Amino acid sequence: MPELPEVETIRLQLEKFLVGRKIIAVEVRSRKILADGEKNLLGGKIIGVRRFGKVVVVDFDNDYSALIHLKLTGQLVFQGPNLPGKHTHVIFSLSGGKKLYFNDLRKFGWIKIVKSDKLQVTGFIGKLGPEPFVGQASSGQAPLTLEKFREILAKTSRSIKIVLMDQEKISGLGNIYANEALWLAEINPRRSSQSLSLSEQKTLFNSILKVLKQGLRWGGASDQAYLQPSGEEGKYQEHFLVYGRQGQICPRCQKAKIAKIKLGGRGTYFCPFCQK
DNA sequence: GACAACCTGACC
DNA sequence: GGTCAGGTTGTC
Repeated sequence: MPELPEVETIRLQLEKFLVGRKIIAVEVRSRKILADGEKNLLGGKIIGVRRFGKVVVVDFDNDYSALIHLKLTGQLVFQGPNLPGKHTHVIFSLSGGKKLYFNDLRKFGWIKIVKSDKLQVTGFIGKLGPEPFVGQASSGQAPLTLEKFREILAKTSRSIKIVLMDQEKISGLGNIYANEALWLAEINPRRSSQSLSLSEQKTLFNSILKVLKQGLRWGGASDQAYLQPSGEEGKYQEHFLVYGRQGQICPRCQKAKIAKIKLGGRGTYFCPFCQK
């Protein structure tokens, strides 16, 4: 799923929906998704919803937090057709008669219940790199500065797209936004990270911020399973300029068709003419 | 680095 | 039947 703009869209809606409510019951239909610990949430009141890269963190007043990763096809919804459905794996019953559903077609996602004070020193979240965003008061991650970005890129000869998607280097970017940002910056995704000039580093940094803001503005990209918690689809997929457009003329230079290759096992789209 | 694995469904 | 899919991890 869900890359930073999708998860931030989810966070914003969940914050409004969840804060102030108590957990009445948790029904776990799949232990693959939520192994244990949900009893610690019973009676707890939700005091905030944060995001670390692509992870949603729901904080409770009893010092526990729920970490949620949606991977490719996870959904956190409180509205929508056919709830619960075939792919509903966890149901949170809340005060006020409301419910929150965790759906995941491919079952790659997970929910972990941890002590709030252990959040940043254990497991997945502790390894995340800074994230490229501005003005995100409720993000838990440190903001990525241009200086830090340049430092990260200079340290490795791996291809630039692989580096952008490495959550331990930079958190939040996934396949769609990495492709879009590189296209916008006119940089070939196969280029060695450390080969970028200062001006290319700056352009790429700004392009990343730009595509993430666009994604957020359109409520994320509902290309496959992604839904907002309200049950609505995001609209950013209607604004892709390179992702999924193989064979179509480049919308910028109009001189070549968008190519598709594999890089790090992921579909990679670029214009062979204007992405140098 | 490339690849398979984790899963299910859509599409060719 | 084969390939592909907003992610991450582990194995050559």
